[in-house]
Amino acid sequence: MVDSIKEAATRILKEQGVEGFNTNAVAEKAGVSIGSLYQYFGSKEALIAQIKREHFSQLRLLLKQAQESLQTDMLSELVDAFVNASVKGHLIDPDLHRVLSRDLGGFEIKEKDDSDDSILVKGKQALAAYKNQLRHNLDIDAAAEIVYYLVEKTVHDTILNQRDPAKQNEVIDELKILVMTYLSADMSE
Amino acid sequence: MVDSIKEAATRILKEQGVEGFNTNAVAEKAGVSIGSLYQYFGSKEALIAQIKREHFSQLRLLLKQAQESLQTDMLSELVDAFVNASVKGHLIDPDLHRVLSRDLGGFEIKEKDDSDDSILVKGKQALAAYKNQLRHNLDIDAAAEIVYYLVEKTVHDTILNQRDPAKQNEVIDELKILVMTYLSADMSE
Amino acid sequence: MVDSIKEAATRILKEQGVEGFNTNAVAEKAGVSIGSLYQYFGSKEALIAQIKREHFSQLRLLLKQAQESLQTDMLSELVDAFVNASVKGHLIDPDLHRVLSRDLGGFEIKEKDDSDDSILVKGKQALAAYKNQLRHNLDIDAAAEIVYYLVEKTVHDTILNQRDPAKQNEVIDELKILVMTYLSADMSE
Amino acid sequence: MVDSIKEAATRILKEQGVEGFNTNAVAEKAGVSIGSLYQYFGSKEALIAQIKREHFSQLRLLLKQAQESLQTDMLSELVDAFVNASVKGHLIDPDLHRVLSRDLGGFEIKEKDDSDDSILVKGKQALAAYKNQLRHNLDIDAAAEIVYYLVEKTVHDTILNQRDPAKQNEVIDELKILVMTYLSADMSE
DNA sequence: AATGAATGAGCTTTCATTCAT
DNA sequence: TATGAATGAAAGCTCATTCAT
Repeated sequence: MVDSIKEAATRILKEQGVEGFNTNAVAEKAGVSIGSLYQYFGSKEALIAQIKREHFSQLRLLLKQAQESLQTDMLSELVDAFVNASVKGHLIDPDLHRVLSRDLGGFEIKEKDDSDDSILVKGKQALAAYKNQLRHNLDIDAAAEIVYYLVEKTVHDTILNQRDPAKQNEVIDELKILVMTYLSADMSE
Repeated sequence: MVDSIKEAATRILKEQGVEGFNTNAVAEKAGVSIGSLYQYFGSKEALIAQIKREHFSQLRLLLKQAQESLQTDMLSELVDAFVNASVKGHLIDPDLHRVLSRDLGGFEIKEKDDSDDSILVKGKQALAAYKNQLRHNLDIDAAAEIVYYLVEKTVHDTILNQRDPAKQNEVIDELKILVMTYLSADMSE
Repeated sequence: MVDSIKEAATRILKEQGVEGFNTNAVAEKAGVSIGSLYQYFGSKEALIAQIKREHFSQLRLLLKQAQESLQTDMLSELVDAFVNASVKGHLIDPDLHRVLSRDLGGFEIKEKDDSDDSILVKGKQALAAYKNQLRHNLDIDAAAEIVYYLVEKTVHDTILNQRDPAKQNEVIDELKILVMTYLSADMSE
Repeated sequence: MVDSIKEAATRILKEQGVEGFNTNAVAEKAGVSIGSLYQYFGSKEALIAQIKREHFSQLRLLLKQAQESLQTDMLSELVDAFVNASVKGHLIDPDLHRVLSRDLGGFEIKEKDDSDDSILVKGKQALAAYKNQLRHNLDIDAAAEIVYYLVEKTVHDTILNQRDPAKQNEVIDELKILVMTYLSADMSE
């Protein structure tokens, strides 16, 4: 029952956006009474927040796995793995991702930041391990941060707005180059 | 009258977000009857779209002016001018910008893409003019595109979410380096 | 329109009590849209409070008029006038009075107390004017207060619960005697 | 089980009033399933009525006991005992009493009147036994009735609304005098 | 007997939009 | 043109009650 509600809610979210999302419609589509919906999700907001939470959990899990499973001493492979994981994450459910990222000022979930942070912390550690391949005057913490958001934003835009898969790959490849260039190029020479 | 409506709508949008935005409130704040509002703006959506259109027009104008007024043959100055123009654009009205960028799935405006494109086209031309300073294996069109979104996203996030001005400048400076590195560094060596 | 809403609300209140009272029913009975009801009365509570306020205003007006129009130096006539005014007040609309007095813990109206007080203050002054006919050891302020509530409660119960008019008059007459006895009898002898 | 339901219902009634009273909350607070609640109490109304019935039973029991245990030929002691019993009754559970007396138009209990009557009948008999101490022109039946309601209302108001115990006693004492004056004073002289 | 998940009628309130003046 | 009273669809949520287990 909880699952059928979340499924229906997800579909409506994808098809109608937050504007078209209402608890009565969700209950009906789930074949469940409105009362049951409120038994499991205390409010409309709670339902959306739950879906958002779970979606972003999956996304973060991919990033974490990519970092953890990496056995290499090549910086370029770290960058590759990270970008690929981000792409994979945005392909889980692009339509849902679009809605959840776009319209939801009011449905913030607290855990997100924490997990973002934990991802970032691990990212900084990972990056530090490749210190000798990094541009020597690079501020590793700042760089990790800027790369994190840069990859997220670019992948997001590309996957969600660029329909042509060939062009998608092109941008993704260019993005990897950009990140590598930024991290490793030595501008002091 | 049209102006007072737009002014009131803008203020409510900034203060209450789209959730708190309703035509009756706008009309009242504008000191205008609700009937008159509907005489000039056929629907709630039309009113928001108009405000969105005008705001982004200003932003694009700044980018265009930056490009046109530039009299230099240094790539770094082009990058500087472009990033600075973007920052300036996000500072026109950050609160409004936040709302207009975030919550408005339902209020898409068609012209935006066109104008984005025209900016992009001009950007590609501008970039091409500095060909000799660019990385020789650079795909200029793809690069222009990636830089355009990269700058937009990074500036957006920094201006709207980073309250500390010192940190803002830091990120903006790092961004310029990143872009320059990407466009000009020669990785073949 | 405001009047038709109040009228419908009053009828429903009398016929169904607060339990059966709902804004949709009121709007329908008034032949008015639910939106209009909320234009004039910000909430269900506000509507009930307004009806309560007006009803008790009438009641208090009767008491005030009885006091003011009295031209006599007989204590018994003061008592008579006061009790009669209270009876008259409870006969304005007994069914409405029953509902408004009974179920409305949540719909308190602030003015009521003030006016109750002003009635009491005038009552104390009025009583003081008959000092020579009062029991000499009587605490006039306390007596006014106790008589005020005593009359109110007894009249209330009698008018609302005693269907037989003959018995009603009997109790009312007995009440006047009781009050007179209390105010004037000299127990020191 | 029945007891734990009634206990929980009583607490909720006192703490939240009838507005906050709902069967699900009662069942949960009682640590009992909602189904069981409906096994023992056919409806929400039945549950409240039962609580009301039992509370007023206790109150009436006190009055009855006061009458029955009285061994005196002094009218003033009868009055004393009756008023004291009423006060005691209102002190059983003032908060519950307030709610049960105030908001419950829809939850009338038929037995109440009967028992009220039986109290009244006994009261009239008791009063008749003191005939020689009563005002000679007193209509005993009417007097018993008026005194019964008068005491009930005054005690009720005093106990529930007057927080200052000293003032409470003052009013209670004044009430006894009032009743005695009314019953015994001879106005024909 | 006891459970409690499930139901759904029903209630309050909002707000985009219309239209007679 | 301008007004704003009036509309009513639509949405969020509650809670008394049922019934399969």
